[in-house]
Amino acid sequence: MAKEKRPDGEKRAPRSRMTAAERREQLIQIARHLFAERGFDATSVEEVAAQAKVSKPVVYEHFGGKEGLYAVVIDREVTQLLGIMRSALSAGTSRQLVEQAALALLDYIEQHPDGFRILVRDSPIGSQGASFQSIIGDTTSRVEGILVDQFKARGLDARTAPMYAQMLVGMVGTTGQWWLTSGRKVDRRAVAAHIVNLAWNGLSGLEKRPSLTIE
Amino acid sequence: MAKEKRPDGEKRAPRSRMTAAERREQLIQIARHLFAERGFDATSVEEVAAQAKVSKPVVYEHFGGKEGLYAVVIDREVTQLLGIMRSALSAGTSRQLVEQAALALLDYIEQHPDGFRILVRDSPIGSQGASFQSIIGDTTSRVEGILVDQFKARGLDARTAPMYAQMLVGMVGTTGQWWLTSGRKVDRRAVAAHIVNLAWNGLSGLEKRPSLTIE
DNA sequence: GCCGTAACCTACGGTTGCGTAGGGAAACGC
DNA sequence: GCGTTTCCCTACGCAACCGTAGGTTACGGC
Repeated sequence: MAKEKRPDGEKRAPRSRMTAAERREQLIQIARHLFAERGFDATSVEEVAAQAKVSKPVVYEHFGGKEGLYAVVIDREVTQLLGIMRSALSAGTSRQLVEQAALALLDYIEQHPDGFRILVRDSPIGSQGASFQSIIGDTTSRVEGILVDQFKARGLDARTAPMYAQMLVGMVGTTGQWWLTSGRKVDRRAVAAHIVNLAWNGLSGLEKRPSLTIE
Repeated sequence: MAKEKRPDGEKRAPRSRMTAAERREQLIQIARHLFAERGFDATSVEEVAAQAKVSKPVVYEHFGGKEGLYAVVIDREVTQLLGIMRSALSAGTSRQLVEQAALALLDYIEQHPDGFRILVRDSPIGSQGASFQSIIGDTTSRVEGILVDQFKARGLDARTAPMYAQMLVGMVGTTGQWWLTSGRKVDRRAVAAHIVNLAWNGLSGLEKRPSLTIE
């Protein structure tokens, strides 16, 4: 039986000899950063271990291997982003949904830049990358559902809804990527406002000073 | 001096022993296909050689190495797509420009699916992938220039033009990707029409039966 | 102060894949 | 035929990394 060591009251040694849970957490952080920067293939287990000032077998002890480590990192991010997007798309007028979704993604990007980079890169582990595709897929499905209702109510062809869902998700996603890459200089809400401006009004009807209606 | 062998009138042996130029071309085709499917890292020189029924040193003779081969493949695609996008964005009303750009990209995708996949994947060779980023960059700059003019004429803040350029390019690009991935079941012009519908009219003013004004 | 256990280490085997050395054989000119 | 060029091959060196075997050291309980 593994007795929980140092569960609460602690005396942290300056370095080394961490609890299993602590070490595990540290390795995940380091791995996330490296995977984000270099991608799956170009990241070596030894490098992760080195940055943790630890030797390779430690990593194997915790995660069974490189893929195990990667899987844990991915799983956390997928769960998070998926939850965020789901709740952003759960209620509101259609205009509000667009605003909420854009804001939610930008928020996630701001708080988890490494995670987002990994998800976007999405190195396929088996045959096809299931992680980001699954988020995109899930999110797109939700958007699709929303659009189908709207389309029906407005007399548009509901069969084309998937395509529009794809366009919206793609637009928001890549804009988020651009925003991240360009150093997040522009204000988050401003970016969201412009996204909504284009998505909602189109090029022909862009507002001069777009603003969000929520928050 | 290399005398041009078999420049025109030929007798093709059923297999092997090609001209240098022929072999080179064949290797490029094969490499493009493999790079598109597996990406840069996961593609081995030996595999390229094997598919050409040739041994590894032949590849090195022609391209100096894996990166050399990759560079040639990339360069061709970049040149092509860049030319296409440039001419699509060279003249017309702003509405026409959107239509032309969307159609042009979809056309390229249809005719060079492998090339597009590679460009999208864009495995960075040195530090940062310069190839696709350079196309995106170039295209986005052009779109940007067009938008700046439009924005000024319509009293919008020209400083936000880059952001809108990014959104448009991202939207068209990812929709193209989706279209490619989903087997290109929908008609090319129909996809373009819907892209334009969203980009031009926005969600609030979608047309019921969108159509293109050109070609 | 001793013992068990949890955390960690050094060292190695094995695979993969890049790039090269040096030689062989088909095609072409004469 | 016979040399020369051109195209192609087998065989190897070498480095990077994954994953594992087996031993070592700190820490906490008693």
